[in-house]
Amino acid sequence: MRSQGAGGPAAGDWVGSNTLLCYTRTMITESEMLLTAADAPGGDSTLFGVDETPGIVSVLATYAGQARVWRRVNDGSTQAENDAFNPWLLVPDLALLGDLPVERLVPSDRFPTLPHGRQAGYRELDGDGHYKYLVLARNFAFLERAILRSQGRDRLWDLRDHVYYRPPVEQYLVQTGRAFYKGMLWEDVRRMQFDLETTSLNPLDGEIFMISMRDSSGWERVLDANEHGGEAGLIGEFVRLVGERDPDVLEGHNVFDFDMPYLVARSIAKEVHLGMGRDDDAPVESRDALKVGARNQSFRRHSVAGREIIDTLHAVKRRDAIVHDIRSYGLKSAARYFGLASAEREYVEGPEIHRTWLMDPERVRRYALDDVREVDALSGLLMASSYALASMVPKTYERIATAGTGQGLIEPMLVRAYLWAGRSIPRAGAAIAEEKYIGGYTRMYLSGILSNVVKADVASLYPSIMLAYEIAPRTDSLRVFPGMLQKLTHLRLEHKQLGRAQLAGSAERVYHDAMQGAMKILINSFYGSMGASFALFGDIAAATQVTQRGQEILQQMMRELRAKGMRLIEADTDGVYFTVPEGWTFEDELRLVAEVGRELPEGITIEHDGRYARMYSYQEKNYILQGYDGKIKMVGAAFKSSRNEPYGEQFFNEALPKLLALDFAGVRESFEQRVYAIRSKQVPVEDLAVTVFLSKSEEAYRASGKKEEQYEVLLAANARWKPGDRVRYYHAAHGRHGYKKLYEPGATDYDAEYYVKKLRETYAARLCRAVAPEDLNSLFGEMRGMFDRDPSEIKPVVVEVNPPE
DNA sequence: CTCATACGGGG
DNA sequence: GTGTACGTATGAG
Repeated sequence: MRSQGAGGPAAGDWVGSNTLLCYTRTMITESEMLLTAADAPGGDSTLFGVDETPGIVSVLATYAGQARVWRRVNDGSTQAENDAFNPWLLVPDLALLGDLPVERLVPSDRFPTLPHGRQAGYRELDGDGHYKYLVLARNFAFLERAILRSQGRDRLWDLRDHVYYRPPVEQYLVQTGRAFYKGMLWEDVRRMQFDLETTSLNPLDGEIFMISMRDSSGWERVLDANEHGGEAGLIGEFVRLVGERDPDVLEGHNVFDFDMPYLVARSIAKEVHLGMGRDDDAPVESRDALKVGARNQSFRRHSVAGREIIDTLHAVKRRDAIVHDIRSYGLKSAARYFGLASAEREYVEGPEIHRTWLMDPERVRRYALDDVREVDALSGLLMASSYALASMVPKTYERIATAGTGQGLIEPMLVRAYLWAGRSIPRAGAAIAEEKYIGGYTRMYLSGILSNVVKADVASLYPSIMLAYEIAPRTDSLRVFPGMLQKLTHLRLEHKQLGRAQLAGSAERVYHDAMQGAMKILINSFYGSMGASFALFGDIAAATQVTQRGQEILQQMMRELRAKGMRLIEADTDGVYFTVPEGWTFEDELRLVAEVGRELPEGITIEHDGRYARMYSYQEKNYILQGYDGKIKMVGAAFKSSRNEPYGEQFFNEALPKLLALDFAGVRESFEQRVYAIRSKQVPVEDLAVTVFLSKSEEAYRASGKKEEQYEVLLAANARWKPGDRVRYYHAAHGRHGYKKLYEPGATDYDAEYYVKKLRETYAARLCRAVAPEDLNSLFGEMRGMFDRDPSEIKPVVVEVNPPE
């Protein structure tokens, strides 16, 4: 472990691990206090918290004010320390506490603490924010009970405009000013990847027969049930190795929805203690929400004491919310997408894994090991910025990995800064005006196939506007918002430079890259925290001011581009795709972008963000790009059907390069070949069948009185099932309409016409914007009529779908 | 046409 | 956050 930054107080600087942290710093004046919180020169306490205790790798805290902190210490071991803190909450009025005796606490420059022997106390906060009182107690339950009793309510949630509080771990981190991973490089964090191989997807009728494990030190192991006296011994050995390798982080792909629940279910069935935690405790399940872009997905989190659990599936989904071109979130396809799959990677189809193990266990061992290696690689690529965020935001690493940006990251940091400055905090929605919220500007101008395409965008559009025009929530009385934004922008540049000076792949380079990535995330999060009506520092008017400026800047950029003869294809919030004249070089494009940039307001910079040989513009936010290296990128949901039968995807892969090369005869040929392959039954039924999840039991389904395809298929086949099973079936030919039939390997009685129709109407139809409607029949028609052009003579069309204003 | 329902990912 | 998403596909009526 290396130490970064100047030596602040280390663990030894505070006394008593069972009392509250008592620093021996001298008092400073009120004005210096504001400086400390909002503008600390060099100290950056608003970004990192005031406490620099190094090596924290996990924290557990309870509403009863007990914290358990796991720290990496100098000899490389990990120590658990018990700590006590005072759970706290914020209220606008002490009357909410009813008859609970609370004592006024002496003001100090630190987060207040309860004097010895007191049950509850408060500190009055400065300024005219809504939450004027910070109330502390030995036990959160004292406060909760007193408030609910005086207000006649059942849940604190019902009083959310009157009581503000955070989960216990965050209360602890805010109160102590601590954060994770101080002084630790990414490589100092011990990450363990694991993956189960099971006989079925459902732990009720399946077993674990293999577990692959590896950790960030390069250690690797594959456990086989046969070598450990069966499943119980296998799980036992897994648990033993987790304890022995003692990782800080457990990682897996879809761990929360597969590996963890499966392990829990099997360990219960086999009566094995699943002591995966650092206190030998079993995983605990809770409901949580994964933030993906602006949306929430609910999931069942599993947690163990002393270790963080990370799901790389979540990380991949969150990345796709930014890039929109990840075809599938599965481990194998994500690894290929990011270029992380090795050439020697072993592949085994899911349903084949168990059978393969029986005949060729070595192959499954290789496969399982490749899985955890890919999880490690994905984590290295996608999680390092969250690790760096964890050293700034008062939250656990595993929660940062699923948190949103505004309320998830910025709000806890602002609350920490305000409370440490003794400042009152606004209420959610305090600055929400009646006016309508305006979003970013999006418009598609041209559809069809275009050549010589360039994407230019404004670098950090919204944060640049906030800095250039000094826009912040009006409720931010401490001006922490612009202060943090400025500091982050500055520090990010510094980390970028420091990183570039390091050897590629070195631990220091990874560290600086992670820091700059984390800072980029924070910088881009400030806008979001203003735009949310339910965020403490939300200010719709300020957010609207930002987007309005953003629209103006984008419009100005587009005017300049058009004035220079460029054709606009599509604009989205902070960037625009356009065509440049045939024969232009990269340098010509850079020059153009620089020229346009000079016309834009001070503080706004535009960047060349990509160049493409061809673009097929289909719908707003849905397009296909082909690089000068021939590589194809499909962006948007329109090219990603949820029931992607393999044959449709294969058609896309074959026909799209031809389409972009304007080889319409080739497109026709691909289509005809695929139609022929379907009709002559050369397409294997695996490529046509769908697999459907069964959630209802046979009784529940019969009782529902409704008809659902997947259950009807099973009933017709006289098959039994349980909730959690999957059924695979296809559309079989029978009379005029055909019917759904249970999948059998090698079946050829599928309804060819059904699949031909689908190929035409759901896959081929996505290519329609490339040609005139009257040419569609010669591309994908059943037979060419006498008026239809020969496909080789089709001319591509570009349609102006919106006039540029 | 509209309405209802299910998918994603893991073996 | 107790905000079970979202956009898409399919079949029934």
